[in-house]
Formats: sequence, C-alpha cells, structure tokens
Amino acid sequence: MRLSRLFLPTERQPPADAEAISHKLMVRAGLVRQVGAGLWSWLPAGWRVHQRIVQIVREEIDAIGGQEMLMPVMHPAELWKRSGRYGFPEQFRLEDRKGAEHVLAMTHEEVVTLHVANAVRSYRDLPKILYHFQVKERDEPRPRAGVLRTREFIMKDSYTFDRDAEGLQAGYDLHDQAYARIFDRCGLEWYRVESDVGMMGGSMAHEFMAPCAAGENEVALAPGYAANVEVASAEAQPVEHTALTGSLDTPGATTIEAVAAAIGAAPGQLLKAFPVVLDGGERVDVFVRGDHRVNEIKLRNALKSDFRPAREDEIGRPAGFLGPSSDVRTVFDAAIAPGPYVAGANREGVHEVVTVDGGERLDVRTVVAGDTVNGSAIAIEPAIEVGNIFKLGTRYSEPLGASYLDESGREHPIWMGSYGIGPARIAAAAVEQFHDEQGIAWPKAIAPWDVEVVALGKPGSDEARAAQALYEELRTVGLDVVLDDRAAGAGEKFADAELLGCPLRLTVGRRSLESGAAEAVARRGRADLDPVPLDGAVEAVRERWGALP
RNA sequence: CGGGGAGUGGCGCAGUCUGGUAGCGCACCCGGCUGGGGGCCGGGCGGUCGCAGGUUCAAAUCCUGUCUCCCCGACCA
Repeated sequence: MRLSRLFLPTERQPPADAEAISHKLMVRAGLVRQVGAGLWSWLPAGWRVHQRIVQIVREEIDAIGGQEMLMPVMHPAELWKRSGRYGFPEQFRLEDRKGAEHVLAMTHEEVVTLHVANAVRSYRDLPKILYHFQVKERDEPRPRAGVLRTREFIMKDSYTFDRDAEGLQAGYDLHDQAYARIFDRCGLEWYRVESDVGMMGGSMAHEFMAPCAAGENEVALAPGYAANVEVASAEAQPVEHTALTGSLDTPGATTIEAVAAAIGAAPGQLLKAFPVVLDGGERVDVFVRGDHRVNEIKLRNALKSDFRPAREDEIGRPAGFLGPSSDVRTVFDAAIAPGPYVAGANREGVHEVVTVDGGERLDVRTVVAGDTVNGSAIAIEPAIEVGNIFKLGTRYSEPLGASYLDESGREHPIWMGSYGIGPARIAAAAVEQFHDEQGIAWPKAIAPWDVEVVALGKPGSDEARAAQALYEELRTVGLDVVLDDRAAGAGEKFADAELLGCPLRLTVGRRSLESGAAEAVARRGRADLDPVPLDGAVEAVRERWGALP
C-alpha cells in the first residue's frame, strides 16, 4: 500500500474530549472515527488491525474444532421472550412494517440454541462447537473511551453443546486454552481471573483481562491469585480497638466518618449497616466493618437472591443509627472479627458498643488493596476485559427446548457454554499497553502493516525510486508493507510512521544511496537496528523481523 | 439515572460577560524554495456560529425550548 493513496487521515492533535490513550491515539493515527455516542467506523488501517486479530481468533477456535457460521443481528422478539431475556434496558427494540416486534442481538445464545434445538436429536450429534463473528448491539448507558466501550461492536462468540457437565467442562477447557493462545499470539499482557456469572446465569465464569490504565474493571492480584474485584475474596487487615464501652451520644452523626470523629475511634471499629429486602420480601440487615464497603454482587451471590435497599418505612428504626437487632435476620461480613464494635443503638442520636461473636457470617465486602491472600498483600489494578468464558449449563437449552436422546432413549437438556472475545478491545488494549509519546507500537502480530518504508527526497528522485524498489521487493516475499511515498517532509513522515506504529521502519534517503543500505528502526523502543542492505534486503529484513516483539 | 462540561471552516481554539454582521493556528488549494524530525515565502478556497422560536434597527453574543457529544459516578448480557 502506498500512503499517497491510502485513506489515512492522521491528526496532529487528539480529539478535545478524549481521555483514554487508545482513544486519542487510534483517532490521531487515522484508525477509527466516531459516528455517534458509542458508534465507530473503522478506517482502512484500523480495519486491517481488526481483521488480523479476527484471523488469529479464527485460527485458534478452528483449531479446537469450532465451526464458523453466521447468525443475524435482528431477531424476532418472541425468541427472547422465550428465553426470558426480553426487556433489558440495554436491549434495542424495534418494530417492522407490520408491527411485529424485533430486538437487536446483544449476544446469540437464543438463536444458536434454536438451531441446535431444531437439528440435534441424538447424543451422537454431540459435542458441537459453533461460532461466528457478528455485530452486537447494546444500548449502553454510558459508552466511553473510544472503542473500549461502544454500543455496537463485533464479537467472536462461540457456543459449546454437550451431553453433560463433564462434556461442558471439556469444551470450557478447550476455550480456556485457545484463549490463552489467542492473547499470547496477539502480543498482549493478560491474565485470567475468576468472575461473576452475572445475568448470564450459569455456574462458572472467567474473564481474560488486559491490564491498562483505561480499564474499566478492577482486578485483585496476589501471587497465585487473580480475581475480578466483583468476586474477589481476601483476608482483611486487622483493626486496632481502643477501649470503648456502653452507649455513646452521637447526635446527628449518621455517617461512619461523623461517628468515628465524634467518638474518636477508627472507622474499622464501627459497624456499617446495609438494610435490604430480598426478592421474596424477606428483610435482612447486613453489617460490614466501617472501613469496608458492601459488594452487592458478592452479597447477591451469598444470599442467593436479588435484593434492593430497604426503604425507611420497612426498616422501622432511625436510619443512620442502625445496629444489630434480634427482630430481623442479621448477616455479619466475614471480615468482622469477633470483638467489640460501635454500632447504632437503633435509637436516634445514640450509638453503643456491641460484641460480635458468631452469628450468620457471609463474605460480602469489597476487598481493598493490602488485604491478604495466603499471606501476600493484594494489589488492585485496572484492566480491560478482552474475553470471557461462561458455563451456561441448561439455562438456555431448557427454555428453548434443546435436548437430545441418550443411548437408552431418554431425553436430556443439552449442556451449554458461551465464550466471547472482542477484537476491538484487543486492539485498544494493545494500544494502551504499547505506546509512547510518539504514538502506537503495535505487537507485530496485529500491526496494520509489518514494515513501513519511508521514502525521503522528492517524488521521482533517486531516493524515492530506491525506496519503491525496496517496497516492491519486500512485498513479493509476503511481507505487508506500506510505502510513504507522499510529497511531505521527512519530519512529517517520521512522525506519522511513529503514530501508526508499524513494528519495523525502513528509511531510504540520500544516505542510503551513499551507503547502500536503508536505516532500520524498531518501533517498540525506537531502537536503531543494523541497516538493511538494499541489495539483499529480504534476508536482512527477515532476520530483523524475527527479533521484534 | 445523578453531577459537571461542550457544540463557531476538516482538527484544535478565541470571540459570548459588555449585541454592530466572524477570527487565529494547523490542515487544504496554487506558485516558488527546501528535502533526514511536523521547514520557509507569497497568493487563495472554505463557516448563514448544533437546531427552532423569541427580543432588537441589528443576535455567535440576550431570552425560551430542543437536539447532540464528552467527562465523573451509578450501571455494565
């Protein structure tokens, strides 16, 4: 490709409202452009990156026996009503000309299960791995950070169909291993974490996380331990107890900070009340240490029920002064070590010292940096979720009637798994992880081009002709090469090359004609490599190429 | 959904408070110079100031309404 003809609108300045590095650089480098909130076009160079990632994913899913197909983006609403997933706030809904309801797909469990339900009869038809790359539509409440969180994006989603839990485990493991190969091949720093199963239902889930500053997820890390903070569990740091007894007048002190200040105690000596009402209507008072926060996902999982905050009239005691009460089911967070704590006295303006010992214990708090796992302090860092794997079990096969007959002719629901990867997020994560002041430094597996040949001198000059000859020679041996043959100054060409971030840059100018070699620079680290002789360039480039990240 | 901010040539911005008919840098076009880090000189093109209504002799500027986008938080199959 010649830059003089490429649609590559680079910008000197980032968009005024961009915050995330990948947002700024991908726009500046001419890879993507915004169309609306959470709606993005991929321009030619950006699409090459996307397609290279897609191809890596395709190869690895094919390698575990996946069969690529394609399902539509628009679905009859009825199908989603059957699965019980109709009416999510994120779901785009529309009507056709006849007034029939449709939805735009957030994922494809319903459709793929429909096909399997209609076609699979026998255990002999299992297992199956089906996948596709298709647009997903989600009406996100807040799209952000360029291509990191969008309302429309392409996802590779695969689905496994097995006869039982063991089969599902095998399909799950295959994906786990394929994903590891995919992210390694893409050149990302990544790790696998335990995660919440969320609204997907199912019994087990892991996320593949690429650490970076713009990440929306928080991950708790310790040697041998990695978990999404949504589900992470750790030993709390101990609190020192100062001697306090009896009841304490705390008029107007309704927050932890205010109470701690009023009585001269550390927040960790207090109990924080979190009154909720479960789905079934049961009232529960949850207590965590004053310096901790309730983790609503962990709480929901621990209570095995959705819940909502209790209203004041349901609590029946003055909010802000709640303490343990024998009148209502009471749950203490596991991090509340037995001992005395300051809690509300269930009377306006009064706190009192209570002794917690035993009681119903559940782990429902959000871990904080410094907590320990196996004696090691955890760190919490942001990361982008680039892939996830879910065990769905029979959550979709039952409502949608996907079943098979076993050897004895008995009918069973099919066991399913669901596995997603977002190529756009891999691209953005790579930019977040590998960039410098000048621009992007792509991992070579997903760069838009392998080599950028910068031709200095006027178009038509000896330098330009030598650059073109080099460009053509490298192309003939299968390298993806882009030639900067524009009539621009050297500085502009170097600046654009560093923005775009191809792993290897070869410069052909007057000096090259004198020395008979093109200068070679590795983009990552902007490191000078041994020059590439113009005569015999292919071998030299191959050799330089092999050492690049 | 709560809070904050912004819409003025392709990009980044000034002008709005104090109304007088739109400006700067970059980019772009033409000519020339330069040709190894966004170079220089000269000459140009391009915007009914998000949209609608109102006030006024006169609106980018004041008033009302509305749309869109961004950031923080909540949310995030």
